[in-house]
Amino acid sequence: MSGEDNLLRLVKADELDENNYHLQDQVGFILRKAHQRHVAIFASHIADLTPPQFAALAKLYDIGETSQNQLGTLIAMDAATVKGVIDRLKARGLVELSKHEVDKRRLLVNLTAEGREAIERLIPLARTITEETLAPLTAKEAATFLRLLAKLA
Amino acid sequence: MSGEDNLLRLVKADELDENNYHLQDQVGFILRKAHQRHVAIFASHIADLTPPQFAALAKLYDIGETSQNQLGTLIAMDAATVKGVIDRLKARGLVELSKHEVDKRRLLVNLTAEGREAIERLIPLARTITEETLAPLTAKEAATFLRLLAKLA
DNA sequence: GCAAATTCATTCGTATGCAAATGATATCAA
DNA sequence: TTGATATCATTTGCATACGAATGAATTTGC
Repeated sequence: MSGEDNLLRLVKADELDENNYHLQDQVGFILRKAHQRHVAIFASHIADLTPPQFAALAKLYDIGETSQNQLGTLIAMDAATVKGVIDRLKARGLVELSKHEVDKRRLLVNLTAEGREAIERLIPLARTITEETLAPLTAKEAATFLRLLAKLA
Repeated sequence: MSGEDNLLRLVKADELDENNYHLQDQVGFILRKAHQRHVAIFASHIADLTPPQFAALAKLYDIGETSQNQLGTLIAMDAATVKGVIDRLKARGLVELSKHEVDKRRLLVNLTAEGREAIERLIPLARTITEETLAPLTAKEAATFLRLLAKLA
């Protein structure tokens, strides 16, 4: 093959998007942007709590008192991250901490009355946030998307 | 309605998942987990660069020299975030900075020779990362997922 | 029953990510 | 032309996010 033929082949491949790497088509990049958009929508509806903080409260509301570590597992945060989240919720009086009577390694976390009121007040907003996040999709598309996203996560 | 009837109604609603809020079904929570998984896959293949750093290099490789602000727009980072990313790439000699001759507000960013070598070496790995991230899906599912994800992002 | 391995929590360091404030420069409009 | 606006970059503060190291407590394996 001549050099010119080779160049022609490359140009054609470029036109067909076979050779070039396009960041904006990569699943990781789009995933990051979709997540950013969701966080922005969340913040526009719930200004005084972050998504991780909300996740912690919602999970505690769902399952009741649990250890900090177990809570982290349930809301997909490592130990260092969950500690920071719980510290801030504690400082705001939304959760309270106590020592496990039997296993002295464990730090138990539970909602305070104020935390319970907060999460009950916020859950309807969270449903709105989910709706708004999925708004670009039809109901059928949203169902498909959630099914496939769950397989990836 | 009696108290017992009321309780029964609530139990049934719970079974039907109509009344309870399940964090693990919310798009925001699953999106966060999917993103975490992707970042972990990325790190397992490319240990010496983060996804945002890679994005900056890949975009510079694609479009050539541009301003820090413009680069941020293209890779979906705000000004404060892109500054940190570029600072670290500069410290490692992968990009170089210069002042725009005409518009003195602008800071131009470009790949160094080393940066160009790095991104050329890494792009094949990035394709592997994309493949591995999408591995739980069939080819058809992956195509559908990417289409819907792009609509959300 | 005891040493090894595991688990739980904490701390440190590094890297996004964004809001808000600030300063420098450029553009627009009266 | 100049005053109001807008844009570009920086800085600060706060909040995830995670690897690695550490210490305390528990469980396992022999």
